[in-house]
Amino acid sequence: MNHEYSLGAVQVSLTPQERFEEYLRSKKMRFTQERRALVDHVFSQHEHFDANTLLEEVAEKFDRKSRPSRATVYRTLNELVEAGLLRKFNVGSRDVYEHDYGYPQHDHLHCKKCEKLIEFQSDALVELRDRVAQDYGFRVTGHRLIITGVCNECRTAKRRERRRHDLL
Amino acid sequence: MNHEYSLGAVQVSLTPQERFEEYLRSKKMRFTQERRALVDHVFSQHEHFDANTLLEEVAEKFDRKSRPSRATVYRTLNELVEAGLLRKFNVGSRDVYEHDYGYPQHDHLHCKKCEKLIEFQSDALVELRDRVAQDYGFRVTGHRLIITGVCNECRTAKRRERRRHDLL
DNA sequence: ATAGTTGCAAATTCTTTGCAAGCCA
DNA sequence: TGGCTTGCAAAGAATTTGCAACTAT
Repeated sequence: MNHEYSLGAVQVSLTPQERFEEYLRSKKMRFTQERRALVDHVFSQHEHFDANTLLEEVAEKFDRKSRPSRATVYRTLNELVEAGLLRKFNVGSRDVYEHDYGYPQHDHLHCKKCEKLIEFQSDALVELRDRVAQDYGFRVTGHRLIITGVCNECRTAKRRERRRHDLL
Repeated sequence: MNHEYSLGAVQVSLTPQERFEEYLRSKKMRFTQERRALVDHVFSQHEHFDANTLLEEVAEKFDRKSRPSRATVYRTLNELVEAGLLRKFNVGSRDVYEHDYGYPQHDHLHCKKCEKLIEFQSDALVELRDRVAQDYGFRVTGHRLIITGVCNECRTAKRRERRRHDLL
């Protein structure tokens, strides 16, 4: 896991691979080559991704013989979520996955121009969430906040463009 | 609109029907019987709903002759979102719709036991959101927060059940 | 050996679309 | 009347599943 983690990491005692193996064992499932290849690949980069992106990456990375099939990719993604290694959420019309195991709780800013997801952390938000929940006698297990809008780069790009237009 | 609105209403000058008519006119589209029937129905109750629920309600409320088709229901839902009358969001695996026009900004608690959605309003959240966005030079257009967990009723139901079990 | 897995293709689920007939401005 | 809409059925997109052939343990 020598990749850029904008929010730092959470101390965990097992690697994702080990953690997945443990999870599989506890469900009497097997740690097959396909599953190993997929956890390895998924945790070799930190970007958010969707099923289709992963399918394409897998198609490129592995040759026809050793490549996990579409069905296996979908089945494994479900297990990784179930195992708590990945989180799945919905942005716009896409279902995207991100690392959960070994990565701190956070939320997202979603730019609707470039589709980029920016992560941020806010303790105040968690406090607010717990306060609201308490008011409603609600037992919290989690939350998801997505702030939508336009990111800094897209704003300045737009501004530059407007300026150029005005000059003509 | 004489239905229970837990968060009160926002002052608007047009009824949803009128607002939709205006929107349609601005796009050179027509206010047909089907569209009228659908806005009327959708704004006659305040519950969150999904496309399928609406389809079933429509099937029950109208007879075969005057009932908008599946295609028209989907097409109209998209227009209602586009027009700003409805908002669509994703909870778990469902896409649900809720009133937007004439209804204040709010967020949700989602009970994963009974699937209920509880609305709440928090100015502090909006402030927090804007502060975070500012830190990132992000221009906010909106947000969506869903707090997941177990609602009060389901918690007490569970507790009652546990107690009964302990007594046996 | 044998219970769990895989790949394939077919099946699902949900939503959109092409087109001929119908309806609104 | 002319153009926008509708309903129908077919097409799509995304994901799941049944099953016979494999493969971990």
